[in-house]
Amino acid sequence: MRQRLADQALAIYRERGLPAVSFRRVAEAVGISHTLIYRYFPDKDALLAQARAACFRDFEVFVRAREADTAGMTAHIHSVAQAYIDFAQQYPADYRLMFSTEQPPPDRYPRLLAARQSLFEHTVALIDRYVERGELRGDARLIAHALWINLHGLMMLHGAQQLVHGMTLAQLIDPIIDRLLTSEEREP
Amino acid sequence: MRQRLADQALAIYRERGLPAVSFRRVAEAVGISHTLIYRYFPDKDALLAQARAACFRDFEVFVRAREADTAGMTAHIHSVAQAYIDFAQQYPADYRLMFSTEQPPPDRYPRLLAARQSLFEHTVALIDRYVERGELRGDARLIAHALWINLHGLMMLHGAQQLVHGMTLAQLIDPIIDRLLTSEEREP
DNA sequence: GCAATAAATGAACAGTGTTTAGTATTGATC
DNA sequence: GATCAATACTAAACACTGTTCATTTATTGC
Repeated sequence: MRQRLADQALAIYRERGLPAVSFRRVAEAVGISHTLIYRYFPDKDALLAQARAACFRDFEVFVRAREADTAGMTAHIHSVAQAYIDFAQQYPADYRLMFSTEQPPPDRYPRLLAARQSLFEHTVALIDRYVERGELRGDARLIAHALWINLHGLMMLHGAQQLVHGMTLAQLIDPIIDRLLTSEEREP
Repeated sequence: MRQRLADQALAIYRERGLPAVSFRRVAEAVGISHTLIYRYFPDKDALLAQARAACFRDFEVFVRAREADTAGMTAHIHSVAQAYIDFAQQYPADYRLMFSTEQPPPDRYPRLLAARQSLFEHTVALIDRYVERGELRGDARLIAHALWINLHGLMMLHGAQQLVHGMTLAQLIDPIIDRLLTSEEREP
């Protein structure tokens, strides 16, 4: 039931934006009284946190399904980056919700924290594989950070319509990743 | 008067968060009736857009005041990056508001667009100076993009409390910038 | 002084998150 | 099967929101 409510909240958010996500609308769509939601969530923030967590889980499933881990390190990491970009473009509302700057401190919602962490740790693990094999130098966690930093920063500029014309997101991010993977020195 | 209203809205936002920014509260703080705001702004989004624009102007003043343009290219660009980080940490609310994912399409608010663009163009210009001098290879706009991408992505991960412990933001961003400035090939 | 215009207000509307009191409905025990 | 406690669920109400509109107050131009 918690999940049904969160799913419905996400559906409304996708179609009509954040202001339209109200307890009354969500409850009506699910077929219950709007005050009953308080049996499942302490407040609206908690409902949205659950929706966010669901987004992160979908995000991870999406990335895992698209990563090409049989064509070597470079192709592998590029495919993960491309999956990240594809998700953000295919599900812009989900992406906005996940990375909204107006959410309460995430440590109040362990499920959300866990879902996001799981996605990030997956990235760390896949990079660490190549570090352990000796194909990549540096700290896997730092490299994963750099990757996320660039991907999220790129999507933010893209969302703000501030990117130079005539270049695809892949054309912008690919050389950045290449630089990330080939530079010898990573620590100051 | 428009500015007074926007400033007051920002002040309330800083102290009490977005849900507390209501026409009634802003109007009371300024000393007018809440419906009078509609003489100056068509709706709440417009009021917030004006507040955002003010933030971007403050941001630019802040960065310009702190950039060290006499100590060579590397020091100069690092100082700009540090100013960016310092502003985001000193005025976290302003930063959240400026880069909120829940704002209406920015092209509806030319003043906001201009303020943000002015800040970005300043970054492009300062990089272009070194490109023209031959100290830096590549397209100034692309390099400025890469800089912003990294800075904003860093602050996002920082805000989400997802950064590795024991490292300052400068320790994370400095090597990234160094790589950005020293790599020979920037185009694919 | 007076009409016309602008500035400012108060009441009202539909909608919000949340609280509280109250009603069904279940499930276990006698 | 009847009784009772616990649970699921609801309706009413509260304080608040953005927005609209009719009305009043102030300020001009003559």
